Amino acid sequence: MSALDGLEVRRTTTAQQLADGLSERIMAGAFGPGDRLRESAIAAELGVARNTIREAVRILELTGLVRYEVNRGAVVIAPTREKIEALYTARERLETAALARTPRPEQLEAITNAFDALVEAAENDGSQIVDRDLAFHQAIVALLDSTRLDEFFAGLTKELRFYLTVLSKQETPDEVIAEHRAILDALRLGDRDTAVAEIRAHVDVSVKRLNAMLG
Amino acid sequence: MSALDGLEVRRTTTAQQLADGLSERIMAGAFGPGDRLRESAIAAELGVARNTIREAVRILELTGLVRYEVNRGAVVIAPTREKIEALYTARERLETAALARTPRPEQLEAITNAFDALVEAAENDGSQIVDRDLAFHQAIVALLDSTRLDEFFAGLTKELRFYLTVLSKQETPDEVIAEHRAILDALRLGDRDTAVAEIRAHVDVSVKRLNAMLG
DNA sequence: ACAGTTGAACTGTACTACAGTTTGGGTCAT
DNA sequence: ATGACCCAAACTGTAGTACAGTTCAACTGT
Repeated sequence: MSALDGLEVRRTTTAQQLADGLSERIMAGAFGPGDRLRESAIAAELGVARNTIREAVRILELTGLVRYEVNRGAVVIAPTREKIEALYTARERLETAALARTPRPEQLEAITNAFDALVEAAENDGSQIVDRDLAFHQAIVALLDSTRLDEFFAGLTKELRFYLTVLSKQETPDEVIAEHRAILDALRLGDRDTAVAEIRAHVDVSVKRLNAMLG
Repeated sequence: MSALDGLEVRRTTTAQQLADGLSERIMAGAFGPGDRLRESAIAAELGVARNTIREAVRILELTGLVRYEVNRGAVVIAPTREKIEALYTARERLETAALARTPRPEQLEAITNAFDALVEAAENDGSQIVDRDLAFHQAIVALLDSTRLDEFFAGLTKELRFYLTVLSKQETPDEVIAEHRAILDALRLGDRDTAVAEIRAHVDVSVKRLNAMLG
């Protein structure tokens, strides 16, 4: 710990700040899926130039929350059955691969902590359940020891987090905890096959629940 | 097959075309790693406005070939030991996971075809070896049946392809073919453990070769 | 009901401008 | 020479204006 820890010059651009801010708003549901981000309106409201907004939105595109359509500008992504299934398939493959590995002690501890945090959220602050849930799975993927895959998974998570918000999916604490405990227990016992089976079941249930919400 | 298959209006923007063009040039080595993409120069040379170039470069950023540094603009990514190792680690995890699955007949055929194409390139057109090599591995990852992972892997491949270019790595046809044949044979025989071991060895050798080139 | 027309709103692109930052020399003292 | 310091040129980040082409929804006539 240096005496200068945390000291950092404000090295960021207006466009980057705008991108961050917009990302937050979109994640919070201020823009619904399929909504267009109208440049002039946003520029005027925030008191910046239109090209700056344009750049901010291009940065946003990096995170996958919006995509560009020619002559229509930036559009907030919308969940479809196919997209959600593709998302969960990727998750399932990664988590399955992760569980095939032998956890190091500190990794097992990280997963355990994530689980405890999830339980705590379920008991006290329901609004945090989804985030804790996703953090638990991120900890599982971390077993792969690959920063690139961690980042990729974080991207999937961000997208999924958004879908869950706009579909206003409410998780029922008891079920969620039971499912995750099963995974953790199997992992602790070194029972890979069971852990993998539990993940598969977990993903399967999730995607079915979401599909049902899409009508 | 509809009667209108392949018919598509030319729906693209100037910025997108510029991004594609720049990507090509960078991949071809016109800009070396660490080089800055100077906006005014490019804009003047191509006869477009600077903000259009800026947008093109932001699009380029999506593919990971360049990254932005504040007040320095877009910089072509440079290979480092850490980056290359992270890249290969991700590859190894994905391909290992893929080989753990049972290939469907058409998947096995696709992999076989990719291998044949690689052999053909090794015998006739050496310049295509790297591309065919990477295509072979892409076919393996396709075993995972996940479009999202396919796309992610394609991104890794693009990045790696660039590193190989700038490091002007030349592959020795015989070794390359032998290594890949070992993987394919194991896969055909349904011998997963051997296939996985071969992939690991293959990746290990590759990353060591590259590390050596980085000094 | 429906095809066609029209106009407002918006995107894609160009051009200009300027403050702040980086950079590659020079200069100067050591 | 070496290093500290300074300066001007080059460049980025951002603002602002302009306009052609596209989209979209409302209006019109049939």
